[in-house]
Amino acid sequence: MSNSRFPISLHILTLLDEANGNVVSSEYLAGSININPVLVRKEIMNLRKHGFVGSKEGKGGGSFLAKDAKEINLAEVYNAVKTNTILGQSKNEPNPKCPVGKQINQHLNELYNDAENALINNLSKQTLADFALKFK
Amino acid sequence: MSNSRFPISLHILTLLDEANGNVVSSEYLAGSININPVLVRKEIMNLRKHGFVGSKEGKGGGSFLAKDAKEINLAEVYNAVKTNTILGQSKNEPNPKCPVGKQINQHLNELYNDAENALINNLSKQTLADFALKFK
DNA sequence: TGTACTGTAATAAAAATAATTACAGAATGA
DNA sequence: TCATTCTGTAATTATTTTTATTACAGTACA
Repeated sequence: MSNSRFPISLHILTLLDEANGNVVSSEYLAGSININPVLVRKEIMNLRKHGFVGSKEGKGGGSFLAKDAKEINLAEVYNAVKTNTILGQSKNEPNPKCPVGKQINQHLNELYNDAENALINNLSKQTLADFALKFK
Repeated sequence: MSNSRFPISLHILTLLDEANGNVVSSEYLAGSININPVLVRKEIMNLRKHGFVGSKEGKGGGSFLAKDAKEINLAEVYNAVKTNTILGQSKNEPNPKCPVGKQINQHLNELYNDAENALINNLSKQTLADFALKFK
């Protein structure tokens, strides 16, 4: 994973938690994260799709936590943003004529799933509330 | 991690294990992985630096496993190739004027280290020999 | 001494990521 | 009602990362 979606999402969620139910604009969030507001809004669309946040259009609009921070664990956040496999692309196309190349992707995938489960298991032990507590 | 260094390295090591001590050319390795030979040679330089493989220059040259496959565990391979953090870049520069932005990288790093340890712990349970066995 | 390799640098191409611009539409409130 | 301030979203451009390509010196072999 070499994009910044996980840290960005977690940053957004933390700020929303700090806001204590008040609506926060994408402009403000972008200012704290120091990225483009459009990227924030895209990420919010994704977080919304997963039920973590809600948003309000129009003047005075913005977004807010849609669930209790205790009910959002970091594994769920991870799952909501993950795109690549954890240990690198398996989108390569090894040579099917080679006995190793032919089946390596299958074995890599097993390995990835197993490793990813260990990661997810670890992340699931911490909620957004736990994480946000560090800033208080 | 969105480059392919881990799967490439593991693929190389697996092929070298299959070769049973015989020297294998970067051309052949590249053919099985289906990537450029120069990239293979770079990766081999790295694997060599970490003591996993040896290589021989000149005609009839190539590379070979420098350790018993049972003595190479996948966590070591992971450590040898990792560049990014596991959960995405923390190279961003959040706004230091924001109380959250100011300290989030520190907390993200703790989170990353913890999560990465879980991953490494999982990978360390499997050796190259275990992995290569799947192809036999 | 030609051939087949590695090692390595330099460059170019491709792909992924992020920023920017633009604007329609929603909610607010003066 | 109408200017203002937001979101939602598409389209485009810029930047960064990753990979491929080209080139060639040096090494070992036969």
